[in-house]
Amino acid sequence: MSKYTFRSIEEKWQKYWAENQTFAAKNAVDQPKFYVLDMFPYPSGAGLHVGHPLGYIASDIYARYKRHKGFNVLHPQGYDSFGLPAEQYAIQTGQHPSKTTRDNIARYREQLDRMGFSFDWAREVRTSDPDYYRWTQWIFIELYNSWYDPDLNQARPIQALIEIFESEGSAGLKQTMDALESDFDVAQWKNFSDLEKEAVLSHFRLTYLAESEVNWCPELGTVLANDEIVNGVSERGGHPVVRKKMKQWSMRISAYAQRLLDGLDQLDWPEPLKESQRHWIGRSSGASVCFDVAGHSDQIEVFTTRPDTIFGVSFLTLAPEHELVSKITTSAQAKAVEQYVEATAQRSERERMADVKTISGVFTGAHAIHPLSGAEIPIWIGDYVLAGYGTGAVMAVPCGDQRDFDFARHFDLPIPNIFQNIEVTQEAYTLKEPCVIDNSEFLNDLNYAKAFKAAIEALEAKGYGKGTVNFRLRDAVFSRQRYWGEPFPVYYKNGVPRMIEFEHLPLTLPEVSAYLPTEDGDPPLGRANLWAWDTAECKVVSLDAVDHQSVFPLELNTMPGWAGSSWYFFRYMDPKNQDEFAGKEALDYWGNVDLYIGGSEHATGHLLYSRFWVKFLFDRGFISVDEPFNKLINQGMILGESAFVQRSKDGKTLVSAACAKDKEVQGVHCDVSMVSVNNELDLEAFIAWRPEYQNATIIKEPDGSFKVKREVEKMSKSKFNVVNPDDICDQYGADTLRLYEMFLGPLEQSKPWSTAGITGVHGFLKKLWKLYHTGAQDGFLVNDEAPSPEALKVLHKTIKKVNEDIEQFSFNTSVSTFMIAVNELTSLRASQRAILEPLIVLMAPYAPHIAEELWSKMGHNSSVSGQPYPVFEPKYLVESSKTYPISFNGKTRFTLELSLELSKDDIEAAVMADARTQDQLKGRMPKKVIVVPGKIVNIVG
RNA sequence: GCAGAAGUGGUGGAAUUGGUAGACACGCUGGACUUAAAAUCCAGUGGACAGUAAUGUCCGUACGGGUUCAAGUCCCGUCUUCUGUACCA
Repeated sequence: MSKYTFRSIEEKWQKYWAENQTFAAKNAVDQPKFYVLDMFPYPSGAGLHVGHPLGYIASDIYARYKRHKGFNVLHPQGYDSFGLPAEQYAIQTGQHPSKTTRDNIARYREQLDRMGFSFDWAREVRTSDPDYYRWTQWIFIELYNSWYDPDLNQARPIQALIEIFESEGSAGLKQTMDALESDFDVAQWKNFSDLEKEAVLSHFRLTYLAESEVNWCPELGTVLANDEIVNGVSERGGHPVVRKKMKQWSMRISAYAQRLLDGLDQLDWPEPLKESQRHWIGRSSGASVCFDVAGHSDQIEVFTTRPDTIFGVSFLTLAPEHELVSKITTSAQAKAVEQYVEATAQRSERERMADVKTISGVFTGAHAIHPLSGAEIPIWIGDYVLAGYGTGAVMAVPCGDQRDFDFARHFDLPIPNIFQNIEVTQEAYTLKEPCVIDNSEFLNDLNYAKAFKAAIEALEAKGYGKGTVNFRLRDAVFSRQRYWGEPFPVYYKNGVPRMIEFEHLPLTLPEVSAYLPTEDGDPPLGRANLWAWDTAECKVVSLDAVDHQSVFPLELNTMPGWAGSSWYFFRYMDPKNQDEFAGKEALDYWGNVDLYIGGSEHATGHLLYSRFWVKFLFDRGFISVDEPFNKLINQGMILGESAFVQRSKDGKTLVSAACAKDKEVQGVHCDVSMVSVNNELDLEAFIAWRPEYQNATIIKEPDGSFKVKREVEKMSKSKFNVVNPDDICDQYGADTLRLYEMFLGPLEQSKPWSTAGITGVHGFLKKLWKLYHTGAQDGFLVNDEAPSPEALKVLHKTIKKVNEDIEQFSFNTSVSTFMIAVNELTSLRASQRAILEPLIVLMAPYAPHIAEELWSKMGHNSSVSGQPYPVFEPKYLVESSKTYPISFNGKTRFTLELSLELSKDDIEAAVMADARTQDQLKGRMPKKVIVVPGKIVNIVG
């Protein structure tokens, strides 16, 4: 009997696929397209562990399935090879990031190839490749040369805005939050200097240079975007983050807030993911209200979602960073205010968040005038007001907002009640309904909705406010004080940023003497010998040449990691194009990604930025789709099962897990490779690895074994619980790995990796192999006889189920379906071509190597890939009769064999005619007979 | 605090979307083959009770109620666990 030699089979077919370009996608053919994409990996130094391929296997199954279904499938892969970790790794190992990145990619590729993925490698992209980032730089320039027209609700060339200024000035423009300080007319515009004009335009450009409060991470030596900060510390490394004012490039994603929100409704994405984007965009409607400051010409603008409570305002609170703080503070309060502002500035974001319960603040001494009642109300400063949200100032309504209430209580400020019949002495009443307004002049006796409207109308009439919509979404900081990223195609002429003409791109990364940024944020590119732009020669020259008339300094920052990943899915469509980021024909043919698989951790980063860039490229007519990813699936994370050796506190005793119950012990990570499936530790190996336990006392189980404690954690090198897919491929083969990862459970669910059940899946493949070799000595026995009805039934049952499973992405159940099919066909001794050939095609997406081998043994000399998917024929499943359970009052009494051809009434009649029914009824008349055809008959007596 | 998802044997997980709960696999038990082990194959495996047995009856999908001839599935309440998010005015 021929043996299932998976190693040679897998090697053979991987080679075959590579040589024959089996999975090359064709551009613009007369065939329906399907684009299946994985979130491309970050080639880290650690290589892949078994968790990484989960999504790749799922997408590969789907891609292969779609090929069988007659689609022209684009299923590419590449590398997100710019960014912080690659650089950190380079700093640690003292090598050039381009070298470590290349090495890491080579390792990744080797691992990926072993798993038999059907990627079209001819289309590979790398974000750190100059041929690629040339186009990232191009998009940056296009963004710079565009503005968002709120009238047309789309991005347009900046030239159109300049023409408006030249012909009618600024007065006619609808403004957003980032308004101009004052309007200007045509004559004024013409008199502006270049610097002044640029200052005006920078309020409109979709990427702009601005002095802004940023999240500065001293440890990493760079600024971070909001989505790169988790719980007040950096996502990478967990370092503290402080706020700092710096001149930075920003992306005006806020211009797209409403469209990014609206677009979500059309997408087939998991609801939790959409929710988290909605929350991140954070639309809230309310009113902006202006308060005059007594004795000053300045106004304080606040945003509120509760204009209906405007008569409940008893003070204003400004964020400590608010620009008017120093201006309006009275001399008597100056010292206290200064101290308070200083103290808050020194606290890191994390401290501020950790300590939300402590109420702090200080009085400015100034007063504001209530726009409707005319009352004087004190202006306070408090750090519960965030500079980054709304206007950085709030109108405090202590009776209607708990934070305002707490602040008022703490500083003994008045808490006027404006709600009828509601007690607000203990806590604020924060509900909108049910409540009726009181003590509020013309708002009295109105409910929330009516008062909301009336208050806004009154404010608008007086010119002190208007109804507005506020978004939480901030513009994204786009500069990083880092080396390993895309250089900005920007030089500075008299302090004004200028774009390098496109034909001179890419602007490639220069060599530098050290990659590490300085702690106060001087970027590594400042160390480059050659980093100035010669506008005459159109090339990079030495900074020493800056005196020369045509030479100007280049931007020293680089772009963030998400720059390259925001558009890579388009480059796969036409990766070699030198004239465009992708050709129009390719873009129109492939459209957008039909199926995108990746982790949910990118909800507010990559997945939001990509949508922003795609909408921009759409507005400017470069592409014809305005959303990048139609359907998205978040694969769950595969967790590691860490192993802990229990030891006494002093480290002198090692205790086996089951004996450690009532002893005081602590767990020490040990490498999972030293632990067997039943949790038994290879003590010798452990002590060789950790010699400090050489002389430790060892307490074993009564049976002499030493057991470890297991715990589920994230898979990571530092937890010694990493399982390498290479090892699984060596031991069981890639097909087993693929099937097993799918078999583990639903794709979207997180689950721990356990090798325990893998033998079941491996055994199944052996059985499958055997099925095709029945009877013959060494050979393959497949005959051309007519298949039995039973075998046909098994086949078509399987076709139907597997088809349904794939379409619903429940790959785990189709693996079970295959197991059942093979078991049944084995016991039927089915060896007919008409059964076994379709079965191969059915299995090919899941276990492609063994499928190819069996397919070729069938006598075919082409790949099984793309062979027509077997068609389900219902006639093979039709049974001549079915056994119905007959139940009385819901309890099954007996079963009855009935023909399927019978109608509902016929079944009922047949049941009633049966002697056993009559016996059960004992002469009574049934109240009701319920018949569900094909399922059940219930008689209610 | 808010939002979302989930809770089924010893374990991972099925259940045609309201129709015979526990498919399939792991593990475990017993058996076959073997000097032995591994591998392989066969049988059993939710619980309780009755029976020599085939089998039968009852209880069972976190907990408490409800709708229905019929509920793991739908509705109400409670508890628990994950996963986001958090002074958002």
